[in-house]
Amino acid sequence: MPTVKHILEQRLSAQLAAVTGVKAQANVITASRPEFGDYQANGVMAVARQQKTNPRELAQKIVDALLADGPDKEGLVERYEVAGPGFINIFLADKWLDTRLQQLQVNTDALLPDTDRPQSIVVDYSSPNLAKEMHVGHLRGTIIGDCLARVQERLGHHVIRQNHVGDWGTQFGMLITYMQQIMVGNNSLPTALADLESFYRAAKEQFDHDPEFAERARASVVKLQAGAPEYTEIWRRFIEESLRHCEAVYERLRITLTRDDLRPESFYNADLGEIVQLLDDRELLTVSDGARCVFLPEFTGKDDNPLPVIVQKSDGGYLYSTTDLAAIRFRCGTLAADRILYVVDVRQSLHFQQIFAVARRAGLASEACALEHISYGTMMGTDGKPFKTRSGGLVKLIELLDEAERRAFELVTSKNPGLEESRRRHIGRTVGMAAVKYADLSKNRSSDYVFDWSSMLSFEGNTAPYMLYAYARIKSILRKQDGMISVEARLRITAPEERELALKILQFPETVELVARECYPNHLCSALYELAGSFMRFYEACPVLKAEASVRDSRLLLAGITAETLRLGLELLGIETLEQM
RNA sequence: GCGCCCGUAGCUCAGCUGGAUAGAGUAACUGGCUUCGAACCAGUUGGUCGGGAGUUCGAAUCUCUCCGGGCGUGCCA
Repeated sequence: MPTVKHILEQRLSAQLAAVTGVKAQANVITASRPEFGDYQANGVMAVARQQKTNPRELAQKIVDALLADGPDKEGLVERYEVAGPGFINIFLADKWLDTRLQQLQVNTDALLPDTDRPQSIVVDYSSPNLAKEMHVGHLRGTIIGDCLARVQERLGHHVIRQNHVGDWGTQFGMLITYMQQIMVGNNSLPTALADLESFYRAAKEQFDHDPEFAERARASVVKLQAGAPEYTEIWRRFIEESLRHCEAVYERLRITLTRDDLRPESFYNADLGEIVQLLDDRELLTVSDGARCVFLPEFTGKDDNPLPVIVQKSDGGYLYSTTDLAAIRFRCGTLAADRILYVVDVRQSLHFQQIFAVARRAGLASEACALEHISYGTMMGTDGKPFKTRSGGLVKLIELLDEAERRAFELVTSKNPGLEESRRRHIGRTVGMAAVKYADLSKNRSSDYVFDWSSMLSFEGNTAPYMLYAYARIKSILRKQDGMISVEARLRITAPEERELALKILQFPETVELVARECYPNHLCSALYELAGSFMRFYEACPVLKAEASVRDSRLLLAGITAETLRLGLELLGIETLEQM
């Protein structure tokens, strides 16, 4: 089903074109204030200026044309109003809202916008470095990427998740060498790796202070990359242990990544030489200071000097640019992607601009495949500076999750002491994870933000528990109504609070569409927050169970659809709902 | 040096392609639980949208400039 906005945009744009003779957007948006109706068209004024006519008169002509077109067969619009300098304010008919909601009752798929053509969409996200444990800085990419993957998937696209984990960098030589030492000492490997962070630190410590060790470490990298079995075997064990750390985090956060989605850097190892060769064949390669580079005229660095994409170092080693080019080829070719979303920190935007440009130039990515860097801002420490490994200020992700669960459990215990402990544990887990995820998703992804325990672990106001609470309240009502509702229950809006709520539900698909297109999950968060807020006001103002039978039935239906919308929206965010909390 | 991003209420942040009187949360204060769950609702206080100029019917949004901050900028990823 097309969204309300679509219908209106189409209808008004058509009349705008018919009246003025030019093709233009009516530019329909949700009304900025209630007195301006439900939607407003802003596009008339721009056209009027173009045509040097009076915008109000033009707006009136369009309204007249809309009305002259005969009665609104669908009964969607109650009335149009010309206002201000030339706005057209649109008031929807209550009856139409009634029937549309009634349809949603039987077909909740209409809560999602239509998808014209299903695409294959690759979503590259999370991609932690396996040498270290995940810290709070890894939260954003993982959560945002997972949300976007869920959204695209629910819209019917073929989503291919790619977890491009770092398992092939130079530091693995150091880690392998350190592991070999431990195993000679006959120490238990899993114990040593239980805390990856201190394992890494210990290895780094020795690397920095023991030249003989450092020498062996460097030799190990070469052996590993050459495929020496005794090195690849120990490397595999290390990777396996590290993955367990990641998976523990994924499971708790309900991240949908699985082993099948792993496409580590090492996966592309065998392709790297080929990529360089291919660039050479296309005459894109230049040797500069011994390194093999691609220079593109649109990228310049200091003093307007051309800026290279280095694909092979002077010592013969490959770089992440090379790997990324191999990955693009794989995704566009083998995976046949129509669209690739790279959910990666904003600091890599120049890197991706270059990689995308080289990939196009070299024919590794066809023009038909959209390449998008879905960048997100840096998470800062409380000092206002980006987290740095060596600053020591980072919090392990697992510690944040533990703390969130602990606080949520305490809260549910104080609010609802009668519940048995296993229930409270489950609620604590769900609420804790929901709060952490929502705190991140609700912010505009492109802005940097300061990591702060209290906002991350807040359970009041514009937080996930607010939505969960609204949902639980509805479920509580629905449990109590048991058997009251009649089979011929009809939905009918009377109170203003009902209307506001109904409209928010009907606008939900418009938001999902926006999120799928622009990849900003915070829009979904605010839509859900407004929806939950509308429900809370409805709840205060409109008694359900105590209302007269037909009103009660109508309100039960409305509450039920609200719950379905909340559940769907939270699911798209990757947040699990609770019947009780 | 050059490029990109940011500066909005005490604090944390929204503001989708330029739209009408810039919004939430939080903090502070006030009112509301014998009535469907008070993790809630209603209200008050709080703003030269960093400064200035320009574009136009209209600018937090676009352009220029200045101030302040962040990031990036050939062999790490």
